[in-house]
Amino acid sequence: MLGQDEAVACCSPMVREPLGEEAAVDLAKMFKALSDPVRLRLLSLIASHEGGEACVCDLTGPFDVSQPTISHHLKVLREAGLVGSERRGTWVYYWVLPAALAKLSSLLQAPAAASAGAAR
Amino acid sequence: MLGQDEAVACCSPMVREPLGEEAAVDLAKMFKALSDPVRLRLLSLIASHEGGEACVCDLTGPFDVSQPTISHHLKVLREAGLVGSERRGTWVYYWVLPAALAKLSSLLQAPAAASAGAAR
DNA sequence: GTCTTGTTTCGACGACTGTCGATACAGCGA
DNA sequence: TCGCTGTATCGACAGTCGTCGAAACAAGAC
Repeated sequence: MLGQDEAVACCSPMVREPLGEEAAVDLAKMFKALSDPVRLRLLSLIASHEGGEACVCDLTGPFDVSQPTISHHLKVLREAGLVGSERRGTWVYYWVLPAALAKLSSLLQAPAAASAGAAR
Repeated sequence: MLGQDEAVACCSPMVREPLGEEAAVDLAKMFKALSDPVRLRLLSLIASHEGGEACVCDLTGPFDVSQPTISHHLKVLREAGLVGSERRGTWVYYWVLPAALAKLSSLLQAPAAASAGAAR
C-alpha cells in the first residue's frame, strides 16, 4: 500500500534507452487510461479537489455523460493504478496515486541536451 | 514549426487545477498516441538512436508486426505531434519532438505536497 | 527506360472502447 | 422494515483501432 516510493524512481526517461517489450505493454495500459478526455478531466478534478480526494457525487456534475459512464471511467483509472478508491458510508471517494503520475512523468522527461539540440 | 518553446511551459500540473474541456481533448489525443506498446517502443527507439533520429529501416527489425503496420504507427505518432519526419534520399528519418514530451511530462508532475499528503 | 529497394496508402477484418438505459447493490433514515 | 439516495454492473450498440496483404509511390542503380 505504502510502497509507492520505489515506483517513483523506477523509470529513467524513455529517450535514453529503448523500452523493453514488457515495460512497454505495462506503460501503454497507463497511457491508454489517460487517452480519453473525460478520464483526463476526472483525474485532474480529483487531484485538484480539496483534500486531494473527491466523492463520485462531486464528479458527475461537470460532465455531459451519464453516471454509469463516469463510473466506468473511474474503474478504468483505478484498474490502471492511477487512482485509489474507498467507500465511506454512503459515498465512494477517489484519490490520485501520485507515484503513478510521477512514474509516467519521469518516463517522458526529455533530456535538456536533446531539447536544446533540436533546433531544427 | 519553430514555436515549440512556449509549448514546454504551457502546462502546469493537472493536479493543481481542473483541466479545461478543450485542453483535455487535445491532450487525450497525445496520450492516445502513447497508448500502444509498439508506438511507445518506437518512440523510445527513435529517441535513443544515435543522433536522435532513426530511419524506418532501423525501426522495422525489432518488431513482430509487418512493415506497413510500423508505418501506420509512425504516422500516428507524427499526427500527434510527437515526432517529426523527413525524407532524405531513399530513406525517411524520424526524430522525437522534445517539447511535446516535455509538455506531457510537466502536466503529469505530481507536486511533492500532494505526494506527502496522500499518507493514508 | 527498367529493375530493385524503401516507404506509404488502401481496403478489409476482428477486436476493443465509449456510451447509454435498465438494473442491481450498499448504506442511511424514517 | 421500507423507501431513498449514491454507486456499480450488465447488455447492447455504434464507432474506433491494430493488423494484415496488396498495391502504389519514391528514389537510386543498372
